[in-house]
Amino acid sequence: MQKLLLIDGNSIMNRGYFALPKTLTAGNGIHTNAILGFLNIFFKIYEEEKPTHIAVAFDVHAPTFRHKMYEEYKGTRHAMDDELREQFPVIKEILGLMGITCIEKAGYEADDIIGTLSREADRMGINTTILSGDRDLLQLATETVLIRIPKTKAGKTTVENYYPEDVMKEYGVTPLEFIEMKGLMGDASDNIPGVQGIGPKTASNIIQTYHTIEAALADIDNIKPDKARKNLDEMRDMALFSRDLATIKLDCELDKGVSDIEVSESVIFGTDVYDRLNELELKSILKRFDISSEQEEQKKEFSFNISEKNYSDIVKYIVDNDLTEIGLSPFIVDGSLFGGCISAGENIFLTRDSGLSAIRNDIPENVVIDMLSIKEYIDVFSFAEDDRLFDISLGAYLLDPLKSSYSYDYIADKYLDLSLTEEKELIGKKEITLFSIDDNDVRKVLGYKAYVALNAALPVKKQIQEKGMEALYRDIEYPSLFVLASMEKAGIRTERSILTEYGNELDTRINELTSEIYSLAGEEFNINSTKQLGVILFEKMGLKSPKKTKSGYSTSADVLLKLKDEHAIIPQILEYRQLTKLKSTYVEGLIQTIRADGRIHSTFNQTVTATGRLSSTDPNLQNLPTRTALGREIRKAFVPEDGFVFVDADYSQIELRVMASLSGDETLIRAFNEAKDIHAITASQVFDVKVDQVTPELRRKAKAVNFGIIYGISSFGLGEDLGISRKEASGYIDKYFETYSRVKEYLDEMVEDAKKNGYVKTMFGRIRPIPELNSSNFMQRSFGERVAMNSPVQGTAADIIKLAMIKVYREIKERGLKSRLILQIHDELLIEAHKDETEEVKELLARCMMQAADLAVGLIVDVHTGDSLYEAK
DNA sequence: TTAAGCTCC
DNA sequence: AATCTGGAGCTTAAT
Repeated sequence: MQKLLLIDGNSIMNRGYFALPKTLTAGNGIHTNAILGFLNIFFKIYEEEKPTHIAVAFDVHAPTFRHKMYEEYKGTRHAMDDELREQFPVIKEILGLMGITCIEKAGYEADDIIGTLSREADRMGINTTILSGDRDLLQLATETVLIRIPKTKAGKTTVENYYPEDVMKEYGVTPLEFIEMKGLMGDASDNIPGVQGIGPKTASNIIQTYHTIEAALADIDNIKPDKARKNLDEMRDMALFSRDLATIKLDCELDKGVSDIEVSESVIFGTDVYDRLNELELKSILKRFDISSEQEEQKKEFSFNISEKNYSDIVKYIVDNDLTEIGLSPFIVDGSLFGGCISAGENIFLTRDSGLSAIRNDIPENVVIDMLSIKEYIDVFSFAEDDRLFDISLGAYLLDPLKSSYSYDYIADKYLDLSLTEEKELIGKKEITLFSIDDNDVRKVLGYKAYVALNAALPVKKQIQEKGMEALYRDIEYPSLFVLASMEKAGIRTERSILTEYGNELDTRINELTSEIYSLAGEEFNINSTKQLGVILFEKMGLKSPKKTKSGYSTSADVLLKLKDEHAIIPQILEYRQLTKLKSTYVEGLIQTIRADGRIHSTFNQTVTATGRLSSTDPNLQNLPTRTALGREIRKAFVPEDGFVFVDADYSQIELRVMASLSGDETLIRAFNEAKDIHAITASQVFDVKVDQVTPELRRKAKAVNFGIIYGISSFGLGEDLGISRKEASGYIDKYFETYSRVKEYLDEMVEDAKKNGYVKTMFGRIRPIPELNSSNFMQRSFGERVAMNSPVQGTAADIIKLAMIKVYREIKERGLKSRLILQIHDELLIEAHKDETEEVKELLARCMMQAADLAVGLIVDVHTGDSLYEAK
């Protein structure tokens, strides 16, 4: 079947030009971003539709004369960038090579050419797809003409499709009425003036009622609102003229017709096209060509012999050969060790002797043991901090913290260029047990692990040194591992009865809410289902949905909050959400994780975050509710052991203090050194009032700005946050940067650095790569810039608290105290302190935290004690 | 498994 | 032309 594709060349090139970075150039310096953008969307649509006929229409940029009134507005059209203009001849050349017709004609716009061809195709019984970034073309939609408009959303290109019914759905008017609407509302980007004071909403209302401008004018006295009526009445000619401007011609005289623009797949994907794209270095497009000459590089296959040996003979071998380094891969089942593989020089030995657990004592002290994820094995090997160990996973994390796992496969691939058939593929679901060790495939996997542990250690250590992260590894990351292991082992006592009792109270209220919501909605539905809830709220109950998600209406809390006065059901839903969250995540979730010792032992992950922070899982104890009174109740279930008390300490504004210090901004530093309330003093400086004149409202705004600055916020985001206009928010940010000008410079420097190096660093040398800065996607790149501003601050704060934890841990150990560190929540540490040691621990904890780092501003710590987590904050 | 929503710093 | 606050984890519904 024949099928026509018509492309609005200017609009698609334009879109590519703005969406992709200008840094995209071919070797000879010519910009290629618009070309790349054009071709990407072209091939996407081509693959989807497989059109038999294609034409690309371009505007002619010579002066065009359409109407004398037009001349008056033409002046506002801005000149095209040179970097974009130079790409037009090239794309036309490429299209020529592809055998695709480009059409441009003086006196006609691309729209007119497209309109004309689409109608010709219709007469020929051929279906048409029109590809454009411009909504003007929606007027061309018919049952046989589909308008497709590419959109970039969340970094992904999606295409919106419009048949007449879709236009109707979105604008409430038919495609032809869409022209009438344009006549009223105008279109700034197309220099169509329209009628002042009539926007999309009013225009849509009027046209939905009258269908044409003439009909509206005939009943002018009944047009609402007043302003629209008055302006429309005074600007009748302008409305009609604007409509003419907006009307796409369907009767252009063209040199070519539909039958002249047939294409051939083999020409589109021809070798000369390939060669030209190759010259332009548009590699990503070449992948679509079968011609691709690149060969998959082959990884070395790994094979070796593994021998089983008595544990004592392995130890003897290490000693006799004066080895200084071995790789160790333990076999653990149900938490206990039953053997392991050791790579010793060229050899790999397997032993099933659990005596291996004493290996640190059995081999000479100077022999370094290389392992992955040491924290998981501390107990079975009774490792101590000063044992000679090297943790390859931690090293690999420091070198590239963005990876999702630091497993053997990842390490082997990255540091040894070695790829064993994936573990899963090789041994499938076979468990590594005492018995399965005799299976050859299992042995191969085990040997491979020990091999990787030994052989990856060298390159990892070397790279850590090269990147200046030796001290970071030695003084922060490695010691942290032992602190975390001890925290995990200690756990936190949790009273099941308090949780269940609390859960019952929640249930009572949840049941009430459920029936109230059903009754307000007039039917029963699953309140937890956003999809069902969306239908109920926005279709059945007719509330206006202010925001949409990919798959429907947004029902998030911030959306519902805006609607809370619209209907009584909204506050009920919000409360329902809060309560069910508490019940399922915090009551039921936590109860399941209480171990036989009555304590919850969370896992503190050290290689998860991009910035160096810790994370907590199974369960996450770093997000226990604290904001609302009801949620905070959960914390009553966390209590110290009998005879103990909680001592909790948190840093005051650590990230802002870090930013003050890193930027060296004297005003901000002085603010911290002089004032207790940084948000108030910021308000006073930014809004230019005396400190004692700062209203709670001003303080709130300053606080939002303070946080926003750290996160790399935009005026839009801040405006949203504070419920003010973008312009106003932008004013606050400007004032902030005027007040703290070094902060502005510092943040700019970080973005510059990141662009230059591809990463940013914390005060202690921790690296955060930012690959997004090279993305072809605007949104991704903007994200990269925000990350560049935030990561050094967040990461330095993370480094500091790790240093504090290490100090605290060591000092408790040195003094032989019974107290122990049990939780870290980013800027907060919790110690379960023996009652006899309370005062000592309070002093110790505060001091270690304050002295963890030497900043240009003091580190302030607030200490609390209590008989539950609830009381200790 | 993913998306949406909520919890925390 | 399109977007708009950094870093996490857990639960539910829907696919």
